[in-house]
Amino acid sequence: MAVTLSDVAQAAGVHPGTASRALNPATRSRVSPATARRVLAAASRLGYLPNSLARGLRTRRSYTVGIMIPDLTNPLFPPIVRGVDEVLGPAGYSGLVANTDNDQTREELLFAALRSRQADGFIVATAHREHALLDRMAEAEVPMVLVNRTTENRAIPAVVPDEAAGIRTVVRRLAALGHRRIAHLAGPQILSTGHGRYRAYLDAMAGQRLEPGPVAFADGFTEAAGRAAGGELLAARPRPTAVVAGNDLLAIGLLDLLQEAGLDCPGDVSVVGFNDHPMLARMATPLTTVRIPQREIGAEAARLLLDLLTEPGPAKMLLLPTQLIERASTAPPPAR
Amino acid sequence: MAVTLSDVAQAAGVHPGTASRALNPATRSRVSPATARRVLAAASRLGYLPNSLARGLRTRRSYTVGIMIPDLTNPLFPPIVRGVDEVLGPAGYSGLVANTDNDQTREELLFAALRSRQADGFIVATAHREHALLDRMAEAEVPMVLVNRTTENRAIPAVVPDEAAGIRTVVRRLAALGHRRIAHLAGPQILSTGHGRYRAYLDAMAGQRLEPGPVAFADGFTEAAGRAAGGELLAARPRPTAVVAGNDLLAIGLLDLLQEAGLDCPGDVSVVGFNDHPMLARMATPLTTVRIPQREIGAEAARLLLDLLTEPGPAKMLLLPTQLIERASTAPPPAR
DNA sequence: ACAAGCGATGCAATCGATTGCCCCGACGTT
DNA sequence: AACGTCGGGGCAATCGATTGCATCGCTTGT
Repeated sequence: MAVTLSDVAQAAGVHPGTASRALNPATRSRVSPATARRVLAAASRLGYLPNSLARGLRTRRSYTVGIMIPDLTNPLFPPIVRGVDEVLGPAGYSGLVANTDNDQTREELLFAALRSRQADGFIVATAHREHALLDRMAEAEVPMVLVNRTTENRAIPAVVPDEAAGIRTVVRRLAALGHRRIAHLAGPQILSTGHGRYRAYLDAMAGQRLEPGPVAFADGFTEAAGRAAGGELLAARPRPTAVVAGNDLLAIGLLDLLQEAGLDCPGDVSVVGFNDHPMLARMATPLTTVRIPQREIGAEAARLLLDLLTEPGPAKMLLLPTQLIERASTAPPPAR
Repeated sequence: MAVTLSDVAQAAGVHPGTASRALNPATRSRVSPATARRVLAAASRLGYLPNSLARGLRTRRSYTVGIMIPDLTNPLFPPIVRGVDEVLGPAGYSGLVANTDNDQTREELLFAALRSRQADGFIVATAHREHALLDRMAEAEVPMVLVNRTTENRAIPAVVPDEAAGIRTVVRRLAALGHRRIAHLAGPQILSTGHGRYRAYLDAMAGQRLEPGPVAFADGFTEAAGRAAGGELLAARPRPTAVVAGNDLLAIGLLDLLQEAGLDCPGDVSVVGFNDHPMLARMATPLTTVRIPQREIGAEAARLLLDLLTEPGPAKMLLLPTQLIERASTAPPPAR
């Protein structure tokens, strides 16, 4: 049915081994230019496509990498995946996307499936700060790079946004607008993102010589969790005049709460998100947020992984710059 | 390094062939229960993971399917991909996602890469009404299923939303609200979605005994295209009191235009989208739209493909029901 | 003119799992 | 007691590409 290397070799009148060398640019110098030309011509005439399975079996390289994410329908991830793909593709690799749904059992299963498929390495967006599976993988020297989130285990390379800088910019800006009571609606502390932004908030407040305002901890990066935890912030007296949220969805949950309480954003309370979710610009109150370079995060992670696959090196950690996007949800505090 | 079948066989004291049969549920009956137990035990003790490349090479099945989409960062596609994955995963298949960026050359390249990886079949979301590549693939009897869009070539199975029914519901609803001059902001006519919705609009207007209002054709399913083509509709006299857009992004482009022209939606003009883009509910003017069952489209397509892989059959076409989601962008026409 | 050297190519093993074929031994039948 | 049957399992070929090693013939140096 399909055209094989032997077919090409036969058509060119050479041995399959010779055809193989002629077809591979790296070994092409080992055959005479005339032969190479004949083989190449035969290959394109027959429409030869190498069988990656056979090649992978022999070379112990599948040219496949596993991409572990919580959920593809979360708009945070598609741009990251595309960034990965943009770098991997031209290098001859394909990415296999696996959705864990934040389920540990599922993650183990998917990981096993990808190992079975001989994935050469992994891009992982599902890290928790403590992550037994990832520790084991690191121990086994499985090539991988974390994206967006890290673990406490610094032996694993990672590419993440510079959250500290992002939050610092936000707090500085709010302070410049005149805010003094700046609260934090924190994300889950088991994630580096939730924890890192919380720490960054504390540092940034200290940097502005401001008393850290009330802090509430949401148990997920969702609107519902934002609503659930946000009430605590609005109930504080004196009420904070600004809230730095752990991400956009938490901020949106808080916005709902504000509306229900008859409070105006930004008139009564300024709100800032994180990530720059695509819907933000078109919302009723366009949300001020911190944009992270999703595509670049994916692309850089892929580059790091390719390096790792070529020659194992020490674990690097890359911090990518963020950008404050000011929209309509921030303004000076109300006059008292 | 890795545990192979031979290792397992040796540990269980049997021949690799026997171990293979014991491990495969379909052939397990060919070995004695006692042997099967020993092999299974050895396999799990050693943490054996079959090498899919080796298996695929021998069985001529990679258990991989290619998923061709225009762009993963378009929110229309992630839910479809997940739907595909939900069905494919449990069946032992993995999906390889390829982004064509609507580039024909790129599509050919990606398709070749996937063939080289021995993909067993394809889920294709990039169809044009006339599509030479897909015709060739159909000719070559490559197993595939189209999603969301179809070609004119009915020899290719497809799973698409029931656009005719969706548009009919919209037009009927607008008519019930009292609209008579209902315009259509049509999408690209080279796509089945653009063309199908346009035809459906004409039919639905006829069904309501209404004169088809002005129609403008956008050259892409984007905000910019909506802005570019929408002006024509608003310039028509008498001005239409409602516009059925080919999709949500076209509708949003039109909304921008309305605002710039000092017209109110829904006060002066009602607007309806299509697809139920996730940002819609939270927009300044929440958009009325037709929701399509994205996940189900993906899931059904995957089921169809699995059937096709088991035994090639005739090309089926599946129409999935849509749902009208009424929000704030539709209201009775202004009194004149 | 001959040996050493080298470039070009052929040969065959190999990667790991699957599977058609054959063999062996136990059991049942007459 | 002899023979047929059948379940269980070993053997080896096979999938298609890669690659270390062998080989062959020609060039080059002396």
